[in-house]
Amino acid sequence: MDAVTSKRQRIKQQNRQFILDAARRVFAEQGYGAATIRDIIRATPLAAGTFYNYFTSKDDVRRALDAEMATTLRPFLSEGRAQAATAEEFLSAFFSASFALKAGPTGAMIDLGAGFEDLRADLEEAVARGLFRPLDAGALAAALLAAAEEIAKRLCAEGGDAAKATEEATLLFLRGVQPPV
Amino acid sequence: MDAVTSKRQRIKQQNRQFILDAARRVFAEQGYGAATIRDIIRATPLAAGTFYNYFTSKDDVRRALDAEMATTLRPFLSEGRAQAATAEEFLSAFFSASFALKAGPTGAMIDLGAGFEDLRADLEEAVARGLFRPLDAGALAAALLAAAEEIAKRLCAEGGDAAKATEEATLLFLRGVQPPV
Amino acid sequence: MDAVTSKRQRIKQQNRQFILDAARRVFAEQGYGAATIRDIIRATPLAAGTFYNYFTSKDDVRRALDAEMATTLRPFLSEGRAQAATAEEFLSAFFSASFALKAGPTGAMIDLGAGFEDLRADLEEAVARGLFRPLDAGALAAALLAAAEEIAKRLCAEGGDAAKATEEATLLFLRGVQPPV
Amino acid sequence: MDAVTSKRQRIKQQNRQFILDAARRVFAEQGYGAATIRDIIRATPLAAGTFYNYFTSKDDVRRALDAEMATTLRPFLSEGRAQAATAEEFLSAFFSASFALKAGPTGAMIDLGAGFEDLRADLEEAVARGLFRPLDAGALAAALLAAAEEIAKRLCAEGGDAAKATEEATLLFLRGVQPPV
DNA sequence: TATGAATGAGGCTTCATTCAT
DNA sequence: AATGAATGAAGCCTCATTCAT
Repeated sequence: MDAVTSKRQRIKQQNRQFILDAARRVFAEQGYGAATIRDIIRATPLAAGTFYNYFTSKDDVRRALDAEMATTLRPFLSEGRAQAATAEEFLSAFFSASFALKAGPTGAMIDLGAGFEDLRADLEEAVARGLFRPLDAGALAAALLAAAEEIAKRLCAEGGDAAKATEEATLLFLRGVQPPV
Repeated sequence: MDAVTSKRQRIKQQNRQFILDAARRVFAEQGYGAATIRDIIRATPLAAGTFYNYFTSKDDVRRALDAEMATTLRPFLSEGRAQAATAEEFLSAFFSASFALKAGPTGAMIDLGAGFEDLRADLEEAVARGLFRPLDAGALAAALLAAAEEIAKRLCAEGGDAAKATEEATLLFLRGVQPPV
Repeated sequence: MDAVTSKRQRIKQQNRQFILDAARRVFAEQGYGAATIRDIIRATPLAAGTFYNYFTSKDDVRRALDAEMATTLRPFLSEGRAQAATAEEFLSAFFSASFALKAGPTGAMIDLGAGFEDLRADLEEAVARGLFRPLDAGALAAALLAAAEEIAKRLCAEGGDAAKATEEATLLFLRGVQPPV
Repeated sequence: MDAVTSKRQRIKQQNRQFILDAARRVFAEQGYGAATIRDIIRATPLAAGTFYNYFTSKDDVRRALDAEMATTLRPFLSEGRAQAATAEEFLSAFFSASFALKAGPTGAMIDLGAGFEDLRADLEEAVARGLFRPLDAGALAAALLAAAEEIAKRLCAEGGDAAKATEEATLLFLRGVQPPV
């Protein structure tokens, strides 16, 4: 009754995950504001009241989703950046990981913005290491994430080539738009 | 009889505008998804039923708002770009206008993304004119708009200097992040 | 549209009364605590949501009922007491009016306790006029009301004679229980 | 095996008491109608389902509480009355015991009315013994209990002196309100 | 026997929409 | 055309009760 993480514990964990998964889908489809708790439980095999055994509100679910994403995705996202020896490697790692995530089956519900703080910290360090010229790490992080999100959206919608998009985006932020002199 | 008619016309126009203004505010405050028609009419001196004399649904209001924005804002946004003689002027005009818009009292509800097509067309022309190196105008437009939106959000939240932000953003997209060799 | 207290006003008044009447019945049958707003509207020809056009909560209805009772019943209850020339007349008027009220069709939902302050004031004046020996008007008012309520309940349940009960109750409070010496 | 059985018995008894005590508190605080079974078990260290091992409904608990009160309180309440040699002693004993009960920590949930039958029987006997003049013992019992309940409520609310209140109430029912001739 | 999660009925409230005035 | 009350569907949440563990 202990060694096996008692059946009840397993079911609880599973139900919680049912709700989180359903919420991710619902939030992605309808947007957080328009989504209702009922929408979430309807996307679940559970009964209405069961929701409240796990979460207290729509916002509570969102917080749990954010936490889950942080735990699951952050390592993956920041992976390549730590070892980057050049700005190009850094940017390439960032866009590559971002596009990969958004291309996955649950990509639509992943908000890259959740990785803002990590990215900003990595950028600051990269600036300190001399990889980037000195600039506002916060603003750059915001710009990078927003650009990645939008370009990824275009990729998904129009079915482009992720590798090529990574390359172009990297180049854009590496050297800008100016024609070579 | 003509005077009366035109007076009625004026009142109709005014009521319609009441609703649009209220909707802008409400959408900005609560987000489109979470906003309700009741919220909108509550932010209006009008009665509940009157809403349906002008619009058929929340979405209908949004469409009207979008159209209004297109009419009002597009000229303002694309203004500086047509005459830009350099990439720097182009970018500077874009960010400057974007930040100005988002800094206004109704900035929160302005979706810069509505100007996507205009921007992309302008970018394509700019590429054709040789101002920019050849690149995917669509992806660049997406990146620019998303970055502008995010940086503007940061500006509003933290109360930075729009001129400086314009300069930095321009530089970022003009030359990228790489340290000078 | 004005001379006739427009039809809408009449309907509003009627609906409000529907709710108040239903609430009186429901509170009387189930007790205030156990009663639900749904019980009230179910005892009404109105739709669920309509309740909230008139009241904001169960408690709000109760307050309205209290106010209504005060307006309607107080004059009736305090009527005979003002002119009472003797303690006997005072008590007789009190019990007679109380039993009459509780015997009526809506008697079960009338809380005599709502007349506490009136009765206490009348008692104080009666004491001042020398009708009663000096005593704590508040305690006496409480005792009289409680006794009237209970005796009335017995009357209704067992179908006794109100006149006789009035006489006995009057005598009880007039001379007490002691056997004549 | 006997020791174990008795231990189980003790625990069962204790859990039952947990529920009864909690119910008393909850009924006192919220009123019987508004109280829920959940409220009761929440005021208990027990789990939800355990309630149904001991009682079948809220009403079942109330019946048990009533029975408990009868067993515990009746002797205390009727104590002084049997030996009363005069009407004054009888009344004084009644009010004194009543006020003492209602002043206790659980006074609010004690319904003196539960002692109605005892009191009526005692009154009938007292009438037979000539302590009281002949009167309707039922009506008098109702009046006394109601008055005691109300005066006790006033005592608790306003923090009066129980001894003095007993004296006054006794005098009220002993000789009535009439001024001495 | 105790536990506590699951269930779905049902209470509370707000909503979009209609329609008589 | 404007009003604002009525409607009932539907969202939110808690409840009584069951039942596998």
